[in-house]
Amino acid sequence: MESGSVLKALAALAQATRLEVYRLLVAAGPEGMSAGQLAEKLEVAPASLSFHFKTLYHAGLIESQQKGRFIYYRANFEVMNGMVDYLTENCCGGNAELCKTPRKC
Amino acid sequence: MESGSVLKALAALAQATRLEVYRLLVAAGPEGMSAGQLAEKLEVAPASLSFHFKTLYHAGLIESQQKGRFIYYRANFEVMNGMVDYLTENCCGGNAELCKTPRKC
DNA sequence: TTGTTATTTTGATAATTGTCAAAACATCAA
DNA sequence: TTGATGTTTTGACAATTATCAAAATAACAA
Repeated sequence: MESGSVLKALAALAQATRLEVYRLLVAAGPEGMSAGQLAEKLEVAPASLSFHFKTLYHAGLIESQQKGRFIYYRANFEVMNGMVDYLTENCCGGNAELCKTPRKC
Repeated sequence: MESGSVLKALAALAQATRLEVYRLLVAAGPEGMSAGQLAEKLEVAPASLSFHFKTLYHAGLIESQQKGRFIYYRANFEVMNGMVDYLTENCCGGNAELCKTPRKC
């Protein structure tokens, strides 16, 4: 993953409302949640959420699918994983044995 | 880690200059680099870097140590790891077997 | 002390961002 | 078609941010 994409993903998540949206979608799983469900749960104006969806979408962090009148959003883990890889690259200056935080998704 | 700290860390890294600073410090290891070395390497005015150091520092992502007239900065991995944990929490909706990206450090 | 070097603070400016009401658009049902 | 519902776009406003020159602060050397 290149620096520009990582920056976009970080910027997208570096905002309270969007971070909550993303976490709700992560928790919701593959089914996702509709725009309206998210707006109600977060108590944010639909117009504001729409604005944030765009940011998350352009960063590749979420995907959308139309279902009748509803639009369902779901998280896409790939970009987040790429972002994490980028951040942890060279972690501990290459001395992996210094790192005590093994992680599995 | 709580949402407020995660947001601060994300916001701190969501900026080109600061992301580069952080990655240089990650690569530099425990010795770190002086403010001047970073300013030269990144071709950014010292005043601008100073501004960014503050942001990274208040997010807990870097630490500083005075050495004579120089100030050495180094990365602190704890906050980044906490941030990653927060983002990957509930990843795959609890179905860990869906995740193919084991990660270490 | 005086001068030099390394860094930070201040102050000003331009650009970006988050918010929501109102209007527009899209989908369905009758 | 008409009306109702779900979502997005538009437009306006306030707040935040990134930048750097100039001035201030801090540490050393002579």
